[in-house]
Amino acid sequence: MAYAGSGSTTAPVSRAHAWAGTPGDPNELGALHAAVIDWYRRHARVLPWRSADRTAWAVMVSEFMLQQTPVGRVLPVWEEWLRRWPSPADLAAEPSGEAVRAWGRLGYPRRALRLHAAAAAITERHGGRVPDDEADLLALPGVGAYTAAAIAAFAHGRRAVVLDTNIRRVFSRTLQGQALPRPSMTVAESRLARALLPADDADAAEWNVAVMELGALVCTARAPRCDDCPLAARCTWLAAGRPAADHRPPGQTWAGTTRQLRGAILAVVREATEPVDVAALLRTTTGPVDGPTAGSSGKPPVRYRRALAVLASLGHDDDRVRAALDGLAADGLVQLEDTDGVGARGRAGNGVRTVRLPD
DNA sequence: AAAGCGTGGGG
DNA sequence: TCCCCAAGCTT
Repeated sequence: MAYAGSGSTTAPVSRAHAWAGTPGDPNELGALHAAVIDWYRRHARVLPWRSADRTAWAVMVSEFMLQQTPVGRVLPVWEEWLRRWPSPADLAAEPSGEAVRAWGRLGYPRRALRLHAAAAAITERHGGRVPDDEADLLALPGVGAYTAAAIAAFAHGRRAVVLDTNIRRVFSRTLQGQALPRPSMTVAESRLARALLPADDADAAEWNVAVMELGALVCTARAPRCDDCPLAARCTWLAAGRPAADHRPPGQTWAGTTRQLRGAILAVVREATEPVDVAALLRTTTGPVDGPTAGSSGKPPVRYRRALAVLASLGHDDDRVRAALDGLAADGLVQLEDTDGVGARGRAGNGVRTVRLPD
């Protein structure tokens, strides 16, 4: 049944568990639900993993890809994955290296590896069907509290406490008057989210996706569009004059880091059809390693050349490159091999000469 | 439990 | 330009 805003579909909030800003009045809680869900029904983006004929697997793939990666970049890769691997068993039947290659430049490629491993686990332990139980989901590689709840809710329509960065931010502002949630999630937040969750399965699922969408489109981190917000009238943060955050997110360094080096190495190896000579990675200033050519120009794509430039600046340090290769190999993202292809696999010893994606 | 892990677009 | 950040997970 669709949410009717009757108030009877909402969970009563125990006074003992009331959190600062939590609506203690069931009518107010119902009004909150109605405001957000009504907004969602009018403004939600049309996304393929929300279509009526989506599969649970399709939702699961989207959730993995959307971990720290914007929707716009996920869309084309998601389409390709689902076309190529319509079920978990289809993916599990391929080498993990194919998952890494098909992941393209979405970032955090270990997610591809974990999704591949999760597909194998689903094929083995769950008869090829994506579990609907949160505990079962949580046991899968790459599935944490958020992803387990999201799959249970969005793929299976279950009532689950979905708490991502968007939802945390909306609650933080609306209910607590804080510009941003704390860096790490608190038990209190989890309790709050549970208290706000509609009692009915379908209502809860729609509430979750609606609040998330509000956070993604309106209640954004940088420049929130409060003029367009259905919660503006009841937002504690807006009423307080939108005070600045009292803390600053850590902020990640990038230039010159191992991460950048790993990314550059992977960019080269991902595009290579043959094993890449490690020695070539160490002398990219003088000669580009084997790589893709863009169309008729005969020149490698810009992105690829950028990776080569990174290698040129960091790759002169043999020890660093080998350390990065070791890290990638330890993560299962690449395989290191002797030139003759025998022995030394997974070890960057003296005999190691080539690197490629795993079998 | 803080830190590591990619990438590219927007303010 | 540079900085921030985008549906987190793992160790």
